[in-house]
Amino acid sequence: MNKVTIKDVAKEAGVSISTVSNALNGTGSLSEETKQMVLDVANRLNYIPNINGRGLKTGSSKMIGFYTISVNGAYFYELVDSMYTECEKRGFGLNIMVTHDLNLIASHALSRRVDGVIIYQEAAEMKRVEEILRVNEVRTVFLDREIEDKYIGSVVFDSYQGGIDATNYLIENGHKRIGYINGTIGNYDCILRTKGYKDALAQHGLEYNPAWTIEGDFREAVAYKNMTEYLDNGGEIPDAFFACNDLSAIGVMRALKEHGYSVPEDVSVIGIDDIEVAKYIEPGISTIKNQISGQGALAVSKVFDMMSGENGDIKRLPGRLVVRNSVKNINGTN
Amino acid sequence: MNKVTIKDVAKEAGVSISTVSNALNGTGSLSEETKQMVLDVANRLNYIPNINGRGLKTGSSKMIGFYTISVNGAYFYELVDSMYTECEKRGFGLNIMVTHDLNLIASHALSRRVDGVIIYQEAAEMKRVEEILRVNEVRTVFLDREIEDKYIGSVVFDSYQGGIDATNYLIENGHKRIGYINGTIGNYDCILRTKGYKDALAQHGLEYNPAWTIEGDFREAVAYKNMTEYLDNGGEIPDAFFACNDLSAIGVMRALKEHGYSVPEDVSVIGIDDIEVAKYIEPGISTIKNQISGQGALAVSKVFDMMSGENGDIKRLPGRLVVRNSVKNINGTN
DNA sequence: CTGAAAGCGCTTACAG
DNA sequence: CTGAAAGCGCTTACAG
Repeated sequence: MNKVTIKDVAKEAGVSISTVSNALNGTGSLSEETKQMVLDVANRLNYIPNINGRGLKTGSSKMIGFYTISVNGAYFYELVDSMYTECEKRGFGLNIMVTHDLNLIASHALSRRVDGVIIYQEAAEMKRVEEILRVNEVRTVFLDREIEDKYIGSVVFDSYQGGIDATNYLIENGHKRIGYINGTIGNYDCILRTKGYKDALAQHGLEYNPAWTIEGDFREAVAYKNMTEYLDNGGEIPDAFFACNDLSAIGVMRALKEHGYSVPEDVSVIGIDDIEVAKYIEPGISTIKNQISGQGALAVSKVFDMMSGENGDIKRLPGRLVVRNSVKNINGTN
Repeated sequence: MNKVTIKDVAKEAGVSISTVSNALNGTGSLSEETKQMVLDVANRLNYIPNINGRGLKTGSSKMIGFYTISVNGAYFYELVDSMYTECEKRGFGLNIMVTHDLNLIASHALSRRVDGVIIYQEAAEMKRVEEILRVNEVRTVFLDREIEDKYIGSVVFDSYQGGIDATNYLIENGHKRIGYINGTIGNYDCILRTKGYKDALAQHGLEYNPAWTIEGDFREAVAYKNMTEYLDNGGEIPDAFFACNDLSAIGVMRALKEHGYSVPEDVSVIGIDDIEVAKYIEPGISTIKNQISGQGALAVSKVFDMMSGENGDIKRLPGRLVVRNSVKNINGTN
């Protein structure tokens, strides 16, 4: 390492390292002259401060950390973009760590490499880290689970309500026999959407028929494959399908089309998310918009609020119905 | 800060801090007994090492840093995903910093918060940082410009060849009057694609007609707006358009359709990128695929190669023609 | 207005 | 096998 340190700058400038430090940080009371001279030398030597040395003393980094691993493609950019915008407003940077190493989260936060933490990890072993963050009063927002503590909060999409809304929209349009494309079993959002679907049916006195549920895992290819098998095996076609997410909706629509069914003429389909392709595909997919950028922005601002002393809480963001052409109104048709 | 430090662990365990450090890192020669005892205490106290303290001494973090600001939506995830996979193979993590603060790059690298650096910043003031990275032998790969030095390299999409290939594909399909949708003026990729377009025309003795160039900036809405104006003003429709990127292709196709032109029956369109919607939209867009994930993976592996002593170089990744339905073969038609 | 000194939390020869 | 001590690069009272 031929790195130039504060010591080198001090020697070259003929002053003490305290003076260099003060000049660099605009602290202390230096003559304008000395300060400018030191700054010039630092610049000439291409001096770059070692942030580890600094961090050891100051304990703040003006950085928010986002720790993630399993982020669905299209979401990722929107999340990051909205978070960054929100951080920048406050003069903070955004540090995204893509890693499975949960210890890193605690380690970064406790070493004050980040002043606040946002987490999107579907890891079960999160408990220990959570406890450490809690004890150390690290301001933390979870995006993938609901927790509430003094300085820990959650900002999540209201998947239960999303399931209700999607199903209700089909019902309003006259559909009675409503099937379902499942997501990954055990997944938090999936569980809630499924519950919303069933509850909406029950509230309207409609039949929940397990035979009309097709398994999936949020991926287009899997939804396509399973729907193809379903049709090949002579599966019954209900009035409509509610797909756990848009990608699955796209998959089943492709399978239906290949088997000669027209959407929405023969069967309606609704999704959740409103991914970009939902509006480009033919027919455009009606869906419940998952407002990712709102989630990102809110998560960041909640972290800042907690840094100012506010308590943690759970925020459930409502989806918004986006009507396109994949659902047919069949009221009065039969 | 009620943080527990190595000192607390030492006191609680009744040993010296050296012993704790050695136990934690598996260094030195401790009795299995002491080691286990210390580990237990550390665990019980929820001890998390301060990585600033460590970093100050060791000078390695097993992290690759990706510094970016202007990343186009769909790309971002693919880039990050491929980079992460490549890092993980080597037991490294990926640290993404979204920031305008170029000094942070140098500062992270010189403080060894990251062992290697990948940069995607379209900033002009990059020069000074570049110089610092060079002098300090920081292994660096640029994704948005071509540089070659001992430990600095580039991995870029071959935009010039992309422009040639797209134009040639139109020519092979019998098109002679070929228009162009421009990207952001001054943009590196845009300049090269434009040059490829013109050179391909020249090589085939075809006319380059500036009247057939429509301005743009890579965004769909802008391409749509400009093409709409072009058509409203009675602009001439050539045989085909080569759009600087897929989003622009989508924009012009929408404008053309609204004005009663059918793609590819009345006019052909080709893009560059192969974004996800290119295959979902109607008609599917023929395009030159920009292999983002290859770029991410190659960038990371080049950083590692340079860490093993290899020199920097410039890699230009070729695109790949993806044929869909937006280009009509009109050979022998006239 | 400037500098000597202590200390942030860790690691690493080295002595015992 | 274990511990005392120096030092990584910085900041921050405090003395002068």
